[in-house]
Amino acid sequence: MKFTLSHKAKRSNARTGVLQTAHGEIATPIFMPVGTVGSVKGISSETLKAEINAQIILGNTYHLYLRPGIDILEKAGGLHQFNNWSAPILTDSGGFQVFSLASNRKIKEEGVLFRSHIDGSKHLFTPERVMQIQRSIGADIMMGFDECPPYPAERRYVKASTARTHRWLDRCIAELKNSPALYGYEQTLFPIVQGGVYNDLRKWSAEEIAERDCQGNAIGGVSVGEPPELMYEMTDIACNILPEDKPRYLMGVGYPWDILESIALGIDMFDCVVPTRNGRNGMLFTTDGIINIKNKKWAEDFSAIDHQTPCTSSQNYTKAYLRHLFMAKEILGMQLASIHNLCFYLNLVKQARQQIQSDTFAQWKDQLIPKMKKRL
RNA sequence: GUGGUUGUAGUUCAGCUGGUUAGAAUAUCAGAUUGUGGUUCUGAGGGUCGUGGGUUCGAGUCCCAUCAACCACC
Repeated sequence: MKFTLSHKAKRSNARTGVLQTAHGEIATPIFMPVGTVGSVKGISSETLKAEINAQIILGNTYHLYLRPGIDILEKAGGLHQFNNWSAPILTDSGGFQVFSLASNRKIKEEGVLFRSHIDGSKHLFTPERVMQIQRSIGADIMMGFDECPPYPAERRYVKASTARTHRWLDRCIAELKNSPALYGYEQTLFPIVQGGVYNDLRKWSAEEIAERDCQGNAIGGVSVGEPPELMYEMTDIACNILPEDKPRYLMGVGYPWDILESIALGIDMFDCVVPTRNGRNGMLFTTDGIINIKNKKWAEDFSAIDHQTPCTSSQNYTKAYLRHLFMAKEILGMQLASIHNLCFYLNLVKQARQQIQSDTFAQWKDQLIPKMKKRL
């Protein structure tokens, strides 16, 4: 994997770059659609590529391990073959599930004992096992196995948890060296900065992570319920320490304005369930603001979903029709809303790249954000 | 025409031998959602109990009439 910075903004830490992987190049900053179980819910790989112009998607180690299972993924020849996605894939390690499935797991030094949310069976996830699973999945970018502490959490707990995440990282790195790539192409490990919302712990974690000198770095443990200002503050601390010549990935973020603000802090990669999950529930992001398509006011609005988002779903279907689909609970409604939101996100980061290149990013961002936050 | 059954929220229905402010589901309206267990979660509005009389301290509930729908028989 190779990362090349192409332009640095003058009035912020924003930058553009190109990330080269075994499955193709990614222009950064980039947003990565989330396909937890190997599918971006409701959207085919063809649509993701041709209409949405997605360059890389996510999978989830924990979810794919439980279903369909590692043996099937290996027999398929890896996730790229299995789900017909030939561009890059990044897999989350399952660390977030330590947080989101908190009632179903027990954390130990060795690893995390999960109870399957599907059938209640017990599974021990160790750093080593998580690396092996991500090898089997065939992810281009594999995430280190971490613990994502909740918010709020006591300093003492976050400190111990973060130290354990660092120890787990060393085990991930060692395991990666010992295990060959199954499918003949390079797979890269990204470690994850933790530290909760404590400035000194964040700084310490970022320094620890930077020292490991991996090919890219991630910031985790944010967007777990903390106020946005704290999220930006933690992101800023980490960005100032993580090496400039390596891609920085802010995990689980965010709303469109979060993405622009974080780009300004020096983030290159994002993933978030918001465009798809909220889209399935009728929330649309547009250039003019936020639409709840289920609201009655759209019933007779025969204008396009969003003229300014350059995708056929946004331009060829009306708000009134989309509302009808939602009220009738038609599958197509969730699909169109998801496609539109992802197009909006991918177009947003594309515009951000252009604005950075032309040194107009900061003012563009500041005038766009209030517009995007408005509720229509 | 005769006999019977049923009329309660937009809809489908609960509501005991009469007893505080008539409930549920669903629909409607509106919020929420940040490394996805989820077509999810939260909240709000919505009723002259078919209509009109009567009995009673008190009627969705009992009585009479009437209207409507359905069923059976002429």
